[in-house]
Order: sequence, then structure tokens, then C-alpha cells
Amino acid sequence: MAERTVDVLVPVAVDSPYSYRIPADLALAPGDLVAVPFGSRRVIGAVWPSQQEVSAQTKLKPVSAKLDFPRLPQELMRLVDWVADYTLAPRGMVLRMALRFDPELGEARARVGVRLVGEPPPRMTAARGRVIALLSDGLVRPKVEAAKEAGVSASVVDGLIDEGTLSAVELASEPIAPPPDVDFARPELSDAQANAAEILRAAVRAHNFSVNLLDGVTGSGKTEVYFEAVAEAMKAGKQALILLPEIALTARFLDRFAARFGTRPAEWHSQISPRRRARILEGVASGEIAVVAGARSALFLPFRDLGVIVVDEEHDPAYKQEDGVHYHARDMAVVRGQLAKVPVVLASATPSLETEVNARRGRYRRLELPERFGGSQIPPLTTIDLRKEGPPRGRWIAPRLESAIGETLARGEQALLFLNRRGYAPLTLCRACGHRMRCPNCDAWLVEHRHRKRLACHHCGFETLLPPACPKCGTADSFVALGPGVERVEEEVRGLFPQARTLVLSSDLAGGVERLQAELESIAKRETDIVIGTQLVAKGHHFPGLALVGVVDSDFGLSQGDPRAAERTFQLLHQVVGRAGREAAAGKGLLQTYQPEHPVMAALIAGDRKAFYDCEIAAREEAGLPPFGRLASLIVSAADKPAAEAHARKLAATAPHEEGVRVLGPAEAPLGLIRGRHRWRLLAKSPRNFDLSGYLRDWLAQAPKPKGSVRVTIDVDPQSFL
DNA sequence: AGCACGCCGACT
DNA sequence: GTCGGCGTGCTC
Repeated sequence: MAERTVDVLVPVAVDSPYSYRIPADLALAPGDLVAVPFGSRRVIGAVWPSQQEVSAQTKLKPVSAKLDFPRLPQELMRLVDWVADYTLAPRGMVLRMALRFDPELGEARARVGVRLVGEPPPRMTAARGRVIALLSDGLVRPKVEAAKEAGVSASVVDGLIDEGTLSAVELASEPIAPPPDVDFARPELSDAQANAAEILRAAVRAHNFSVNLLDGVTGSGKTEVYFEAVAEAMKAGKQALILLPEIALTARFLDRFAARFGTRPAEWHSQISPRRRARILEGVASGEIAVVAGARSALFLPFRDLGVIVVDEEHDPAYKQEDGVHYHARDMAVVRGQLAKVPVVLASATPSLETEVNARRGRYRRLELPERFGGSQIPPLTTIDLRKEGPPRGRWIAPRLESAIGETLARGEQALLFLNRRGYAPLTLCRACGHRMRCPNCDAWLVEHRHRKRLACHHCGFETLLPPACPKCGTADSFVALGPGVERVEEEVRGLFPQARTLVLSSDLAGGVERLQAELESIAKRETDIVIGTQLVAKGHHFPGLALVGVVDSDFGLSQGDPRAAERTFQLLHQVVGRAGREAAAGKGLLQTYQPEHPVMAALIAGDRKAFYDCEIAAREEAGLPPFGRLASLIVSAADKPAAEAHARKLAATAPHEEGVRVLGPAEAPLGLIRGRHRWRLLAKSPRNFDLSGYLRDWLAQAPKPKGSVRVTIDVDPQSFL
């Protein structure tokens, strides 16, 4: 009699399941989680539906144990297969996104904390010294936090525990999400909201796949509407998933949810502690947790009985994962909706072009929320033509924007200046010889951060002190800062309005998420007069006293050869100016631009969203760009440039010929060097209804294998063209 | 992704 | 002479 075997997919970078022998006393079915020996270690894997009848292997290792964990739903396993096939990522790496937890730390084990108890070890190192210094106050800290704060890996801390210098103690566990109450605070909905909510409720009850675009400006009450879909799912005993683009900004969302349902939903993103992750995963799989709000990775949670998926701000670029598995969470949410046979709700004031086209074709149902809830309006916008009425040299605020700020302050209202550039100045050069300060690891200028007195690379994290003399010609004190960053605009604002209270908000704000929350609070409480911020300020904040939004350079991002530049700029600026006048009586927006006639500016000024989409859709169709054609990018990177280029050329030469498919390149990537790796790019372009993933798979299968440091990264449906 | 095996610099 | 740095290669 043949051995009983199962195929197990392990969460490592392999593409196919491996076969294992089933011990006599074990019963296994697809979806069961098992521990299996894998090389020299033991890993958690999932029993996968069998691909082949008989394994060719003769000596199979046995499954070690079956885990006490609810079986993965078939729908999730099909999603993993689907995403792996589509993105060309190793299947195991996709599974990894669903199983990123440590089941060994089950119910029984608590989090581990460390405390200083003994003498320093005989073998001292700098890393050990930092840990000891940190813990010298005698307080208990969670192990991971101690390691992070001291800037060392956890193994250094483990080493000190082994030496007896530190002792490990158990920490109390955090509480898990209590069930939301669908009747906690029933909202009062406008007619338009009520109509949309009823359509969504019916879609949830139908238990069928559909995609619904909830289309309405900021403040039109989209959240209240999709909450009704979530409530309907819960009433039917089903679960809901709400995807949010940015984890740093979820706090306000969780509170809104709590105001409607009496409690916060379970929160899921990469910064949730391992212990809590394990518990949420278990709660989601058992059905105990009804609602999860989370970042894109929440899409791979093993919901027992999903009833609806919501993708809030569906146009947000943060939904695209750009490292590891390159997937777009919005698109994969639609796939999961299809596999799970549940409705998907996409919410946005400025839908992605893909979604807009699908809505126009009738593939997605559009639910429009026309008015601003509470009657307030998108503020009136005007442009400031920088060619005609720009600021004096070396300054960034035009006279007309300056006087508008003055008037706003005189009325006791707040102003927001938006500039999507962190730091003080994007370029530093030597006055004497013209030398530009560049990153040693990347094709990028070093950005001056005057607050931190550093030059920093925004691509690899390289930082250095501003040198006292030019490294090229040796002239002392010869540097000039070129171009504006938020810090520099703040300096200008302080000069113009010395009495005003200013605040800079950008993602590199010292103090992290908590500090950010505190600063946002202080703005809402009117403790700040003028906010200068990067795109961080565009997202999901409510500033009641904000009456003026000034965009310092509206053209930012329009000049590069990025096919999505116009769409991005439109969405971002729309979102930014939407911050003004939500409650203040007379909000307004001023856009400083060199291209006031550009379709993006024209549509914003005219308040004519449709005109922008018409124009952009026509341009994409003409060029055969998404969603009217398909793209995939292949990035070939290597430690040395000739190796990257040579392999890229070999790839191009072996591209299969296929009707309608064009392979462009290779060309050096726009950012030819990142983190010390040289990058060459190929672009595959195909018609809309073409299996581009299959084409790429065939291509790579017969192309020469990369050798040495050469890596090939595939990105199907790339969003970024750098 | 891990982790092992494997080949070249600063310490007992 | 060893400990240990991280470069390739395999994992049923």
C-alpha cells in the first residue's frame, strides 16, 4: 500500500508545495496548519490542495504535528494561488503574508520583557554596552523594544540574558477586540446616503460578488454609508474587512468606528505586536472577531466567513506594495471578493482611473454622494501663475499667497501650506566649484535637514553631517541650499509673519506616530496658525479652523515621464484643498503653478472632475496605457553596472515574440542606483485582455538565469516608474 | 526567507 | 593558529 502523503506549502521563498508523509495517527485536509521539518529547521505550513498524483520523492519526511488552529478557508488558499500566479511571486511568499505569526506563542505564552539584574558580561561589545546603558534604570522593557531602542538586534539582548546580565520576565497580555454593537448609534443619513446604504445592504444580503464605487467628495459621508454595509454583514453573522491606506493615520478612523459601533475594531498592520497578531489571527479564523480595519496586509487574513470588503480611499498609492510581493491591495481585494462571493466597496472622492473606467463601463456600480454633508463646499480655487507673479528669487511664497495668509490670520483662522518635499532644501551645492552633494549609494541628491543638521538621502537612509568644507574643492563654508523643502518654507513664513504660530508636519517628524497625533490635536484646538506640511496633511484629517490652503508648487511631480503623474497630482491636490473650508465660512485655495493651463489645474479650478477624467482617459486610451493596455516592469539590478546591463540585454534578446506584445528597453532606470545597486529596466506592454503574467512566466523560464549578484524583480501593473 | 557551508582578516 | 565576517545554494 502506498504511503499516505500531503502537499504542504511553507511560508518561504519557494513556489510549489512540498510533499510529506502523514503519520498513521494524523488526519489532514487542505487548509490545515502543520509543523513540518524543513531543512535544518521546523516551519509552519499549510496543507495545500494536491497538484500531482504521486510524488517523485522516495524518502519523504513526516509531518511533525497538526496545529490547533481553524482550517484556512478554501477561498484564501485560492487567493494565495491567484496572487502568486498573477504577480509571479513565489507561492510561499504569498502564503507568508497570510501566516506571518508565530503560533508557538499561543494562548499560554506571554510577551517577554527584560530587566538589568547582573554584572556586565566578560565579553563586552558596543552593542551590549548600549543595551546595558538603556536598561541601567532598572525598569522592565519589552524585549523587542529594548533591542530597537538600543539599536541592536534581538539576539544581542538574548545573549545578555544567557550571560545572566539581564533577566527575562513575563509581561501581561493586551486585551482583544470586543464585539461591535450594530445598534450602538444608528446614524442620521441624508437621502443620498440612505439610498446608497440601502443598495450596499442589499448587496451584502445577496451574498454575491459585486463591486460598488462609493463616489463622493471629502465630507460627503462615505464612511457612514459603508458602515451600514459593515453592520449588515454583522447582522448576518458575517465578518467585515475595512482596508485603509495609511497606518499612521488610523487612530481617527478607529474612533469614528467606535462612535458608531461602541468599540474599536481589531486593528491590523505591520506594527502590531507579534503576540497580538497571533491572537487577532486566531480570532479572525475562529469568527470571534467581527471587523478588522487594517493596512493592505489585512487582505490576507483567514476570515472564517467574510461578508463584505471595504477599500477606503481606493485611489491611494499606498495600496501598492512595492517590495517583496508586488501586489495592489485594491485589485486583490476585488479578486478576493470574487473568490469569496462577497460585495466589495471602493470609496473615494477621486477614484483611480482604473476604477473610474470600470464604473463608466458599468462593471462597477457607482453610488454617488453629491453634496458635502452639512452643506459646506469644496473651497473656491484660483491659480497663481509663477511665471507672472512669482515670489522674489530665493523665496517660495508669491505676494498674493502672502497677503491671503495675512488676511486669514487677521480673521483668526488657520492656513495650510502644502509642499511635497521634506527637509530644508532638496539640493546643496558648492558656490565655488559647483559640486553637488550626492548620496554615495543612490542616484539622488542629499536633502538638507536643517533641524537635524544633516544631509540625508530619501532613498536609502544615508545621513551625514554637513561638512565644513566642500569635499571636491576644499573651499570652506561654500554651500548654498537650492530649492524649497517644508523647513525652508517655514523659515520664510516666520520671516513674513513673526507673530504667527507655525508647525511643520512631515513623515520624518521626530517622535513618531504619537507625536504626530499630538500635533494634529493641537492644530484642531487652534494652537497653531500656519501649518506647513507634506502629503501627510492631505490624508484623513479634519481641521475645523482651516480657511486657506496654499499649494507651494502644484506642478511637483507633473514634469517626469510618469504615465500616472497627472492622475496622482489631481488626486493629491484635490485631497489637500479639500482640507479647507469644511467648517469655516469662507475657505479658499491658492495653487502656485508654472502651468496654470495644464488639464490638472484647469479641472481643479473649474471644479470639473469629469473634465479631468475625460481628458486623462482619452490620453491613456490613445497611448494604450492602463486600463486600456497592460504593463509589467522588469528591474534587473546588480552590484555592478555592467552585470546589470548585460543581463538586462540578455533578457530583452530572449523575449518571446507575441502578437500585440512589445518589450521596451532595456534602459537604465530613472533612479539608476539605489542602495548601492545598479538598476536597468525593461517594460512589457500588452493589450488589455492578454495573459501578461503567463507571458512573463514563459519568458523567464527560458531566459538565462541571473548569476552572481544579479536580481530580476517583476512588477505586474507597476504604479511607480522610478 | 533562513540557515548552512565555505572562504579570507584581527584576536587568544 | 581560531573566531567570525557575509557571499551562494538548498530546503519534500
